[in-house]
Amino acid sequence: MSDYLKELNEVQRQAVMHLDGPLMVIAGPGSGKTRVLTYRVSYLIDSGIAPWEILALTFTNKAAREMKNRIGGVVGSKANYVWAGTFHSIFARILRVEAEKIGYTSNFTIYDTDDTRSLLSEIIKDMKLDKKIYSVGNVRTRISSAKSNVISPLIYAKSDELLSQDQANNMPMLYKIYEKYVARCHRAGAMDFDDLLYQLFKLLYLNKEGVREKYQRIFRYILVDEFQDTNYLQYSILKLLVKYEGSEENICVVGDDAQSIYAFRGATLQNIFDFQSDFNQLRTYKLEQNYRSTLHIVNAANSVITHNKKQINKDLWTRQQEGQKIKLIRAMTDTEEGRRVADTILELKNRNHLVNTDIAILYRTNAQSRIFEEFLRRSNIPYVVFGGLSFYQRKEIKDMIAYMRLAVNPHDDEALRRVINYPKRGIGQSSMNKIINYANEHEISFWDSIGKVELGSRTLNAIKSFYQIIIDIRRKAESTDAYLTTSYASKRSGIIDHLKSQNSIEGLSRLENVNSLLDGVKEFVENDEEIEGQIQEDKKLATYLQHISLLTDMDDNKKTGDYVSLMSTHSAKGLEFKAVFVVGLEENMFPSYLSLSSPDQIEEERRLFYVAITRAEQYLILSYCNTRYHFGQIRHNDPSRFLEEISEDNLEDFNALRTPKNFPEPKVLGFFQKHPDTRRLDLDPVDFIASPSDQIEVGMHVLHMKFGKGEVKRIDGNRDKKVATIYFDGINNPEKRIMLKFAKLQITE
DNA sequence: GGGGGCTATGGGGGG
DNA sequence: CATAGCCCCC
Repeated sequence: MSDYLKELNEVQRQAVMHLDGPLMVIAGPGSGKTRVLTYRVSYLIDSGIAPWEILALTFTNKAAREMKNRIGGVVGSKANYVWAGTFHSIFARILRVEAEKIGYTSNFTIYDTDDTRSLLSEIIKDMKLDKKIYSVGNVRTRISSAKSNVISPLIYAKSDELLSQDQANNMPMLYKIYEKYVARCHRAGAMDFDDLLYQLFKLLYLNKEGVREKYQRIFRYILVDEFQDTNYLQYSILKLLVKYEGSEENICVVGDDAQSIYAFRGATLQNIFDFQSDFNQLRTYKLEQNYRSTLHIVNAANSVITHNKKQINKDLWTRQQEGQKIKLIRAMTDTEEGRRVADTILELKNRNHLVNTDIAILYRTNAQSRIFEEFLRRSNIPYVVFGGLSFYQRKEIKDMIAYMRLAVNPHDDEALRRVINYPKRGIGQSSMNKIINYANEHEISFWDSIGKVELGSRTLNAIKSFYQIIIDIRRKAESTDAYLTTSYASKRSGIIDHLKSQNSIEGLSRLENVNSLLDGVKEFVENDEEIEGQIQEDKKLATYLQHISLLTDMDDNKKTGDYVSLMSTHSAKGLEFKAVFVVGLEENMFPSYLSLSSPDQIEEERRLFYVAITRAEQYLILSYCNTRYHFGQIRHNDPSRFLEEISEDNLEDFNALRTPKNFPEPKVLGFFQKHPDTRRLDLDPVDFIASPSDQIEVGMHVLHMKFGKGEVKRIDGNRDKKVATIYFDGINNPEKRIMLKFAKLQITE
């Protein structure tokens, strides 16, 4: 027997060595699920199955990366040829190759949530619908959910059930918005996140040129991680790949119904039940031994989850020692909660010799991170917040990427909308509206429309220069690699100059971010970075864009070093820490107030709590407060119902040991508040006589009603378009750019 | 065309 | 409380 098989327990080994036919592994938290998955892939390869015949799907890049690394550890470089990656990235890769078969081209853009929102908002406006009723968020969710259930606009429009639901929600036109949205995405050569699944389904279902059989042949063995989080669409795709005449049905799904926490994006446990009936030859393995957590933690987790009615019977057990009891922090206010969590972290580090990376703070919503950040800073504890704005969501980075997206696919309407007038080149909203209207009338992209729509000569010149910028970047992209193209784009677009000209700290930090983007692209080009298990020979821009559009904040590999991790309970899934704080355990927070009205949603919140506490290996600390600021008001909440579901035997009442009086209020209050520039230099209007603007020249000293005394540093533009750069000392951000045509300035010398 | 300031609105989890 | 959208002024 190979060495790695000896590392497994009996059930794990059976699951790993089950070669042919369908199997389902129900794996409790900490039961060695990843080990089973990776060893199974290794075992398949050792048994003579070619690595490129194996498809292993995960939900996060992190999980995929870990799996690949661990397979690599067992079978070496062969691991690189396994199709291992997220549903989205693997499917995107297939779609690039097969795009023509579903009416796309291989250079299609991936629209992120912001792109989707901005497009929907335009459609809603264009249809003259009330945007309070048709809120972009609701509409987007509805459309996303339709796609996740394999409902095309056509089917949607014919479904009495969906139409009457929309009628009841006062949104009868939703089907029409959906139809327009799909048409607009197609016109722009764009797919949103749901499309990466939906279009792949379409591709396989339509089976043009036998493309379905092609992939059925390629993927002889399929493995799916976190199966409980798949939606109907994902399961439908899996069935198209493995359920066919003469199929060996080599599919292995791994999951845990108790950890299903993504119903809000369409995940359904029905898939687990359907799987059992869809595959007659199915063997099921249950991994119930927990290797991660101490007995107190395992007992607490078991006790909590029994309060759910809907679950597959499973008994999590451990051979680990009792360990420390679970601590409970009861705080009066959210501030006190933050302080005591920070203090407890210091204590854990001192008494139990934990390092920062051993520790995580988990909260229900990302907005809760702020207070903990504040107190960690005061205590000099380094930390990283995951799940906030990712690097690629920063404004300056999105601007850069928009130029590159346009170079790859000029019909990308959302990228064009974003940068046609950034940096400012005089193409304002009214011109843009003309472009949009023309494009919609003729059912062409904005790009095709800008050359045809009638505009004033000045705007036309601006558009010509924009057009040329894109063409130039495009040429560069065709002839060279992603790094040189990006570098060129940063200059040619005018973004670098624009940021430099801002002369502010903010502009400087944006400039730095653009530079880190360039570093990142350089790394991408130079390293033989593995993407989705394959070494990428293609260093072109299009490949790079696809790569980054599917990254999340959890994939930021620059976040290294010794820090405490702060993240939402959702992001924590699949991770483990020696010490875990689950904070904000109050009714209305955790469980969320949005879930209180539905028993099903409460059960999902409970599973989420179950996920949270099972992240802990040795120390679990739960905390809540009586009052907190929420939605700008002080609110009182009762302690979370989930706390009562833990047996007292596993709990240590932390409150008895620590009373608030040991923690005097810090003296520096409001230290982290921003200091807005509230000063105003209003002059007495009587003394002020504006000089004619055509008399103003470089070097003159002038007076401004609001900004006070200033010196004219520069004048750009001609005639009506003259813009003066004036340095007003005595105010924050002293450099102002003022349009002379409108400015009221008095020449003083 | 651009920017500042005011008002209204919504407020969860993620690829 | 944060942000988006709007209006008004320059």
